[in-house]
Amino acid sequence: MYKEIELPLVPIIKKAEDHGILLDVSELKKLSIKYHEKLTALEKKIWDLAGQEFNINSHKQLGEILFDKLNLTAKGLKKTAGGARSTRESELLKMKEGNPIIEELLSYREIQKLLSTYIDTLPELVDKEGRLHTHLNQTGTTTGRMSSSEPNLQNIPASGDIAKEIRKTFIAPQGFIIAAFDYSQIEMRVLAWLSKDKNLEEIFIKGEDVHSAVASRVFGVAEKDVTKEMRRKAKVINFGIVYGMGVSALQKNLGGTREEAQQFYDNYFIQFPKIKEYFEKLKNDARKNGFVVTRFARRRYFPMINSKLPFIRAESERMAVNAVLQGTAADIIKKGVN
DNA sequence: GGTGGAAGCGCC
DNA sequence: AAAGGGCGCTTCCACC
Repeated sequence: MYKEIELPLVPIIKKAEDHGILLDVSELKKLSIKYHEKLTALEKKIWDLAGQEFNINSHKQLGEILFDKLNLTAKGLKKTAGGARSTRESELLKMKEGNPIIEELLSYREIQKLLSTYIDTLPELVDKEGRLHTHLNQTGTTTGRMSSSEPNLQNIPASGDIAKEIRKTFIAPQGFIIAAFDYSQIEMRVLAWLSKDKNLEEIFIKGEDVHSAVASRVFGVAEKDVTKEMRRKAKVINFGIVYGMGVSALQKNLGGTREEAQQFYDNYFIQFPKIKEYFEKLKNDARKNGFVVTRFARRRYFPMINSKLPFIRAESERMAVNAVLQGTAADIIKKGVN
């Protein structure tokens, strides 16, 4: 692991960091002006709807406005970990019918986030040549993935109109182009590889769209009869499986009843029986050894795996399953760079 | 003035 | 009560 995968990566990372990437700072300045104007307009609208001025960025003040002054409620509203009434997006959406302020708040949040994290911040981090030098952290994550900081270039917005405008400001100098190389569905492919599930292997060997193909199997319809909704649900469970999701989380993401979610979940493992077996094997490894290993022998320990508390145990089991899939994918990517 | 936790949210 | 993994950054706020 160390000698064959990590060590050879060191000079490559160093080179990439030193080289950096060119940023179109003047374009970012234009975006900044444009979106600060929008933000100011939204702020005014929100203050009007609230009947007073307040700091929209303050969760505390926003909660007082929404819950105490405007008396907004909805069924199933969540508290934060600290016990406060949550104002996060999923909860605001539940109150959407109650007041037009919600929609404005969601727009405000989106723009505020993109301005403060990217549009206004990236230009401060470029060198004299206009290039950005992120730190590529080789160690530090528990799974073996790399991370990026100052700035984090791994969470540049990817979808949405404003996101596209931001991505366009990453440019190549005259005479060069930017090329991107990426693995498609790497964690699902790793799952097929390691579990040796014939049905999942077949999907990738045939080069099918994995979400549509899984939908076709789980819903028992021909691939051409897979609806958008079926594909969406299959996508939710595919991602969820990689994260060790249970029935509750599945239901929350799919909507619908507990029974529907349970049936969907059961049916998934009937269609892909070796996946179920493989997950059981990994959990047993973790319980027996206190750690699991990736395909290339990266190790992660789970000190709480034999806890008496079922919830703590389940959490370690999810992490163990995910660590192998995510970690093996990380190994492959690092080998690819080498 | 600096620090660290909480909340929230961007990405894979 | 909560119940999907892994990150890093910004803001607010309490605290020293």
